[in-house]
Amino acid sequence: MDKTLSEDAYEGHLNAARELLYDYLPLTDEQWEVFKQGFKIRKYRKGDFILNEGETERFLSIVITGCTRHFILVKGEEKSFDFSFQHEFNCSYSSFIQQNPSNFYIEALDECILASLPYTFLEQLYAQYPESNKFGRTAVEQYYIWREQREISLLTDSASERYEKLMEKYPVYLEQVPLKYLASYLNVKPESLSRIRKKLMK
Amino acid sequence: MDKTLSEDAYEGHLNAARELLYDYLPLTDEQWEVFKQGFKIRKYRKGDFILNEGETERFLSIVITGCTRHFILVKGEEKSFDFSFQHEFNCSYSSFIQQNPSNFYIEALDECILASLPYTFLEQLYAQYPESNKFGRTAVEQYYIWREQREISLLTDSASERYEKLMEKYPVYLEQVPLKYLASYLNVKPESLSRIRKKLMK
DNA sequence: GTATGTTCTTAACCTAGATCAATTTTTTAC
DNA sequence: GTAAAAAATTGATCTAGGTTAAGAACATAC
Repeated sequence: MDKTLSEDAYEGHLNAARELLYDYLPLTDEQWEVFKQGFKIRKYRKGDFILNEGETERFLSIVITGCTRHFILVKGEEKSFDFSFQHEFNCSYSSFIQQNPSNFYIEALDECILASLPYTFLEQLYAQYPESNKFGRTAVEQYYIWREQREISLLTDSASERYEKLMEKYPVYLEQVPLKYLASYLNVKPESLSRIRKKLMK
Repeated sequence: MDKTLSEDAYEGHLNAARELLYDYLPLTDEQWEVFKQGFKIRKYRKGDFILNEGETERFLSIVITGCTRHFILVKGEEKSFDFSFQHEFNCSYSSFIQQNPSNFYIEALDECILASLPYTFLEQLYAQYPESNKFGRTAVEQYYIWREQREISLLTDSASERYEKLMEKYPVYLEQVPLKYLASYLNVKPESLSRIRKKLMK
């Protein structure tokens, strides 16, 4: 346990994690007591790398506070393709699933506290309680749906439409993510995003 | 059972299905005898719609023969975003997962035979044998990885690079999919794909 | 506070791929 | 087989967004 956290804050963080998990895996109090032993609380400072390219993702985490950026480095250029905000999952899924080196980086965009479930813990859980595979299944199902919608948006919307829809549905992106990363997420250059924003102000 | 299929052909199709399933869910002969009762064999002719927009996907299918095209209709334009070939899964996943109306169409590009597992069958299977959630989990995990790679390619490669990589890694696309659908899959117009192909021939 | 380095914006120009239109090739229907 | 329809190609032109370069607005460090 991280000694920089008070006992109370620590419990609070775990309770937040339990709440997020609830949709995937409702647990009785007794079950939770066992389950929460699995969590590792991890703290990062702004700009820290939570995961590097080439590293294997060992944790399926829940963002307790802060937010993270997921990006890939291709031909010398960073492409941000995902962010995780408070009370969302954070994970380099394909690396985690396959337990092979990640193609992606994950960076803390702010001071970040993560509640992390180690792969080995989940592995044991699946083996010991087969019904807990349902947790893994529904979690990745939800993430799958997210990716599919994003792909459709990249295929069918103009940059300007993507920006407008994001503003409307998830304004938290605007509040927490620097524009240069947001531009990358929308698959345009910062200069273009700037022009899009200017046009929309009129 | 489809009476247009001989008893032998029918068994052959199911064995092919078993083989594909094996990676996700290895079954003993006895287990398989139970499991295969769940399959429904469905036949389609070229151009038939296997699933319409607005319909809920009731089946997780395996393509025994033929191939299918998955597309979305946006602003009057078809966008092909996936194909299923022989011995691959075929499903409108997000509709299947959520059991809500599909945003997509699935069309038979050829004469098609599918071995289909009804949602209700899988539901019962998960309930009765909790460990079978592992099947659902790993299947959607594999599909997730596929979608992620495609997204990265859409973000980082030029149309020409996408075409070249597809040619190299999955030439079956070239052999089985009309160029106009392939163009859409690569996110360019047929005219542009034509020019890309011409350039590469030199 | 001021200095230094980022981030964001603006403007001028450029390019990959879209659009429009016409022609050739292939497929389908009879 | 032949006619009609659909798919693929080619050329001319257009445009959303990229590139380059400069300045303005914020941050961060001291």
